[in-house]
Amino acid sequence: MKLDAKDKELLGLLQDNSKKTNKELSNKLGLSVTAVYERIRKLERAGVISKYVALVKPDKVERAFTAFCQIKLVQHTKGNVTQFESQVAGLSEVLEVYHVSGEYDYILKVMVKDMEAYRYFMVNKLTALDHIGSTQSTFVISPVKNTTALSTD
Amino acid sequence: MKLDAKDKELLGLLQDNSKKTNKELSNKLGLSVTAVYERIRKLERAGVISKYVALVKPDKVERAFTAFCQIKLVQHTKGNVTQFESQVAGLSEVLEVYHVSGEYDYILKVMVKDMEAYRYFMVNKLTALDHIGSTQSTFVISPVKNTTALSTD
DNA sequence: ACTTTTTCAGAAAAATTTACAGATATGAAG
DNA sequence: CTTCATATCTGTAAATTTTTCTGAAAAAGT
Repeated sequence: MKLDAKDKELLGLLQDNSKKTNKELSNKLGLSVTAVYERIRKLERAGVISKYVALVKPDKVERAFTAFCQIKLVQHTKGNVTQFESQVAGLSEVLEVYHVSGEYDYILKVMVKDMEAYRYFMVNKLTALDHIGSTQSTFVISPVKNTTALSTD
Repeated sequence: MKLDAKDKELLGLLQDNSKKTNKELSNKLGLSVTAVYERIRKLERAGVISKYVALVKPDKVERAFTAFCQIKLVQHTKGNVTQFESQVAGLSEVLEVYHVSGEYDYILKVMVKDMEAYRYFMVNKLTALDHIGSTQSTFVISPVKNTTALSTD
């Protein structure tokens, strides 16, 4: 799908606040309400907009502690990889999992209540998984920037 | 603010799809439409829900290439830190920035079109910033899991 | 220049959100 | 255990928004 300037502006606005009404959007874009409506529908149908979500403040739900956990597998058979990925994706503390290049095989973004909860997570959840070789944890001292909005330039 | 079981269920539903109507939510929760409405308002006012956003598929806007970039500063004066954080937060390719423990000072999540665009970003944007000592890049081979939803257990 | 297709605007209908009034539950204090 | 105060709930009605519909304007292709 080809995006014109209005589509991109619309995506920028909706990535920042998806609760804006079509009327508000129509004012900012200089289009009618219906034109905005149709464009949004098209972006949704084309899969450009994948979903709409509410974002929750981590400290309000006891998830203010963030760590990045790098993992090496013992052996990279197809079965091992598939099984590990499926298991780790099932852990609610793990928000993001990436198979990566470099010394380690995976990077995980983990959010829990505090360091004690992280220790518990490592001991009882993560290292309980199969095929894990070694791990290395990096702790977030302070989040500087955290956005879900992709630039559309 | 104290969250009861219904609040937590509501947060789970809205973190998965914020476009659900209050009527749909009221069915799932076994509450009236107004009760759902009031609970959501309260969660918003208390700051538990920070914002509502549209999520965009990276490959649809030429941002399918993800890298983690670790950075060391040359010297950690307060001025340097503040200036670097402000500058790096201003880069649209950089979705997340964390001040972290360990060998490196910062971890960045960077999303661009491809490796060529990443090279361009590193040479012309990132290393153009002040106070950067060394960097190390880790490339995402495949994203395994990526959610914005925090567990409310 | 003509046709086809896409995009747009405005009005009307449908659905949803929001405000309101009163009932029910919950918790603290006597 | 009762009473008061506070919270939360339900159902209705009003306000707002979304969605549909019709036709005009613009854009693209032949």
